[in-house]
Amino acid sequence: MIDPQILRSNPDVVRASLAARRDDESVVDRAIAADLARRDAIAAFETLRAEQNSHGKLVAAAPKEEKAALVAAAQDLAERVKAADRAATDAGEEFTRIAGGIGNVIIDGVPAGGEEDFVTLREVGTIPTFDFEPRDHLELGEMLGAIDIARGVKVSGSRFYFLSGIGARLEIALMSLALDRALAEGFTPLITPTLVSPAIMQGTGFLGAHSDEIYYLPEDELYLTGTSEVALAGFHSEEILDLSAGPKRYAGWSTCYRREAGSYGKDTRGILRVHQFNKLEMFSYCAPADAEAEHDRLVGWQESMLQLLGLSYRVIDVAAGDLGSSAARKFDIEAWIPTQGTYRELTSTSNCTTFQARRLNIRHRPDGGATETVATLNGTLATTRWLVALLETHQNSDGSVTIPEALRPYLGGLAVAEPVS
RNA sequence: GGAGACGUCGCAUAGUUCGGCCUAGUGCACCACCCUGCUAAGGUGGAGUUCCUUUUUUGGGAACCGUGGGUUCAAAUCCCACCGUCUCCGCCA
Repeated sequence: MIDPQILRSNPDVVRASLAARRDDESVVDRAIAADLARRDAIAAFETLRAEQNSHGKLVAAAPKEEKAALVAAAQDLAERVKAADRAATDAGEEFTRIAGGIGNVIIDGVPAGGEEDFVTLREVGTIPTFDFEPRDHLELGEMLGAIDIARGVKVSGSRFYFLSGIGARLEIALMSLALDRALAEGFTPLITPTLVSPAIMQGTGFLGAHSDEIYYLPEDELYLTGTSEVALAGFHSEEILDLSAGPKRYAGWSTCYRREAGSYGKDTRGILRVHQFNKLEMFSYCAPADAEAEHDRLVGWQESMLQLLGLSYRVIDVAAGDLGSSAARKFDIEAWIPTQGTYRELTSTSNCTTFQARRLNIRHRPDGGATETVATLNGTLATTRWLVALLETHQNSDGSVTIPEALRPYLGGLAVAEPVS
């Protein structure tokens, strides 16, 4: 939810943000009108209510013989109070409906435009070259006995898979490495619920334009989360946090579920785009003034993971139109995938400023003063998809894969994963 | 799944019988000040959240007693539904 204060005091900033997102700017005027109507309705109700309250005291104090007359006089007032209350509630809902459609105000410097309009901030690492024809991750995965698509499809349908043997071990190693890195930075680890209530799903902003991406269990009124961000954001909902010691950081370990609706025919080979995967997610609650610096810190930790794994990557500043409604800025890190000859997204880190926390009602109390909505940020530290880049980047001509040093301690010292005959 | 009890301003509790004297009392913890060599104790005062408002400052008003409805001139209090917690039983392990 956008800050109504910004809407009132600085509508042009909101308009510029909407323009950069290629969204309809006219919603700003409608939201401002709805905000005015809402405040008028509240004021009207409160005046009547105050009148009713003081009248109620008269009735209570009046001698018996006068009560009947006073009660009769109050009946009309009660009727008007009820109507005004309803009007105020309706006006409030109308404002929420309109303002709720406005995406977060982007941060200065975010490129305008759509998916193709990102800006590359930096490219890091040497793009790997091979003196043989490199195999793609699925071919390697099958040679190593690491990935079994056929049986995944047999059991659950398309875009499902088994990780087996070294594949399963690699994923656990990757997640464990990420967790240890997070712990070293002071993150609190959380294993999160992956089924959440509609209120939390709504609050985190996932029931908007992309709600068809989400699995829903109508019998139980629960959503399967596509990322632990949902549970991590809900973790402190309706709370006032103590941020005097700095940001509160959590590392959420969970399985993630995505319907991948509308991506038929896209990335159908291998495990690049699947319905279920595991992810270690960083989540940070911090003071709004610290949010941009925290965003850079999250990217830094992501980059250090990719460097440890010997992957070549680029960091991009995602364009406004591709941000999603909650994010004010988003950096993606894309790793080089040799057989595709291109970079593919491995991480995404968003600064949601106060947008998400306002809906979830998460605040803190700077310097013991008035409460202030916190900023929330999230970012990937490891996912199943990383195996794609890992296998392809470190493959050898015989189909074996060299394990990056950083992962070896988690694999009993294994240096090379060999094909199974 | 069945039966029962409960949900109050950070924590603990009073208030619900019988609606109005509840702008929710008390204790603990908290903050400021006072007092007494120090500490402990004691005294005085303060303190919740959200919203509205032409409050310059000191303001004014409204809402919030798990959530949402209802009855009523008036609801923490009465009625209904839902959510949650606890106890017992059943079921599963």
